[in-house]
Amino acid sequence: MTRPIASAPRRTLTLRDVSEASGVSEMTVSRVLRNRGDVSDATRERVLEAARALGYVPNKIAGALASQRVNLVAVIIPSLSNMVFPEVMTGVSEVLDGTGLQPVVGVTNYSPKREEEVLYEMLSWRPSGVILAGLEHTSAAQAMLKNADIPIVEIMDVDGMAVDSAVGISHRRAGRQMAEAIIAAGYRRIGFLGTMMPHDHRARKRLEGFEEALHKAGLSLADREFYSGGSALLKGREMTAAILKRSPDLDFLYYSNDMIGAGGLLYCLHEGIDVPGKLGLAGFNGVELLDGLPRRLATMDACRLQIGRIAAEIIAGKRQGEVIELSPKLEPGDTIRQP
Amino acid sequence: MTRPIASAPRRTLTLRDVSEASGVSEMTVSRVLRNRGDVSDATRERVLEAARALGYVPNKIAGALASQRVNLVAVIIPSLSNMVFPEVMTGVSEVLDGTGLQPVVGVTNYSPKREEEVLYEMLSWRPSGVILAGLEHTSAAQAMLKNADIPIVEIMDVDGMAVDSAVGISHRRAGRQMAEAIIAAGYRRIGFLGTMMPHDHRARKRLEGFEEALHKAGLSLADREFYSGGSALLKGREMTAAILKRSPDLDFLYYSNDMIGAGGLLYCLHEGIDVPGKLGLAGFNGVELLDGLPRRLATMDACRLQIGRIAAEIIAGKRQGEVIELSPKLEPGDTIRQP
DNA sequence: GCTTTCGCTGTTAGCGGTAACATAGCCTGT
DNA sequence: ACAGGCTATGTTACCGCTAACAGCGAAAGC
Repeated sequence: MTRPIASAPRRTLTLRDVSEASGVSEMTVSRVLRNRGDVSDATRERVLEAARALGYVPNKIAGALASQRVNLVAVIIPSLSNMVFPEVMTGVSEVLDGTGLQPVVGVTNYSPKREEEVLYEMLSWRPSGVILAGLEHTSAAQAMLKNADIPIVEIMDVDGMAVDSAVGISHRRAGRQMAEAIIAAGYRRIGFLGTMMPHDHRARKRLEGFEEALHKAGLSLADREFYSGGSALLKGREMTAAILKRSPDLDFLYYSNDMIGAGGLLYCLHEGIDVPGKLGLAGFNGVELLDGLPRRLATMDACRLQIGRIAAEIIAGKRQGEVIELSPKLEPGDTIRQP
Repeated sequence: MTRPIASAPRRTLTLRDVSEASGVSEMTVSRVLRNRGDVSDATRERVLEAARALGYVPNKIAGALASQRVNLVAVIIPSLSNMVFPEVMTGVSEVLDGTGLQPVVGVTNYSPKREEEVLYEMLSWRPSGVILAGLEHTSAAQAMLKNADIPIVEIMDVDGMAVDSAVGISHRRAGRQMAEAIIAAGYRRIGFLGTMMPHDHRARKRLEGFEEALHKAGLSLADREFYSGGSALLKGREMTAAILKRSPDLDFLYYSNDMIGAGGLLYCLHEGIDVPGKLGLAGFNGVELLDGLPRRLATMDACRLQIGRIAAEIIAGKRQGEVIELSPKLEPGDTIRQP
């Protein structure tokens, strides 16, 4: 089958076509199609029938321009491929579904410049609201957000200044809490394994909080290992091998995310290392994948679903905005020994 | 910080504001901002400066209406959370990035009705093209696609009739090939584990192709097990336990996707089952995650990245359309014994 | 010197809808 | 019987931008 057969060299259909086909004014057609205002049942039927027969699809561009209303919500996130943002999206969609609002996703690949571009592009469509990850943006992006005059929700993080509303957890606190739990369990020679991405501020803040708590207890990180790119599971495995080779006396490994943590866990089990007796492990995010592992990795749920839901509720006007801090739950699993 | 401080109860900025601020006509401003037509360097500078100072963001709604051109490409996919579509998106974005075109993602959750709604919504924004997964759609959706008069690319699958262009693999053939490889390796008591989703046509076609090849060899599926929802990795583990308990004499397990296959693999390794000697395993998709497993699961790469790239090239007009069938590569890994 | 060309800028008329108001019947109460 | 109020529909004037064309001064051609 080929494209424009052009059996009829038709222009694209407009309200006028439907109005002519059904013998009423364009305005009446418009009313019928939007379910707005009183229209008699007879007319409504006639119009709907004509629209269906013609295969008319309204032009929202014209509609939005005339009504100054756009049912789009811009959602700007760093990545789709790490299992964390898809779950946020699920929460957003769940809430938006009933409201007539539609999420539109933009991806930045953790690049502030790219974020700025995506934001500009999206704002130029005059969405009804913006949901975007993180509190760190280029100053141009900040300015655009402030000027936009629509609800803005910055998600995932609350450690910093919000432009408007924010929903998330404190990653610094999450890092601290994890460190405290590890120390309480008696571990002392602690290594960190994480990403090298300069713009993953949340991972950075977790590490900062983690080290802060270590210092408070008179400890410090015994070793650290970074990676970028590639299969996170594999990297977790490789990094774990590397750090244990370099520092065989480590008794705990804190991973900046569950995926590399899972890789590390698989490695340790394969090597027959005594987990959590001789070596403890913990990750971050609470991804579903962990349920399927041979042993439950300790982690901290980042409340992703709930963050998505709340952000959407704010945009939809179902809830007051401002900064909302959620409390991540520590899930000790089976890779931290019980104190 | 709160929302509409309304220090100036400003309307949103328009071309007119920029034109007044820079002392030229709106048309000239428009030309400068779009880099279209001749404008003197002096004027260009002045206009850009004014636009920057005001924080002007063009209104694409008005622009699109006037120019009858929209730089959006609708991408409609069943799910974000299964590692397969994010990779397609990567391919799409890669190619579109240079072209001024922008992907807009819609998610259907494998519901044809939802797909129809999402399509309707997206077409009402008059995108420059549509990329959508699969060849099966409601008849209303089919009609809309045919009427849209823009390039349509159906991706992932080529077993069926395309509305316009299609890029993908033959899942039937993929299923057949896998069956042939399994039979060639000497396995005879073969079980299947898969999803129960009624609308995952590609999984269905793989199974059909698989069974067809079995029958041709005088064999048939010895047992089968289905699941829906939940952590795929965990389900893979549970289903494997269940099917092996019910049919302990199986010598091969074919999984409809890599995630449950990985769960099955982990289960078998943990149980000390001789893989691939006593029991062979294979999945489908070629997801990156497999790289991190203790043993390489046999799989078949679904060419996701390439599918995304080619689809985008067709939309961008960089490549002729029509049906393009890619050949998935069998990756035997370490879970099929070598014949 | 006078037309021709060219580079730059302005004017006009929509794009396809919708808000707001206008209007034409018809019913209702008194 | 007639004001007043409904209901169902039509009319008008944009929304903010761009295509197409018009205009104008300066450089170029003869």
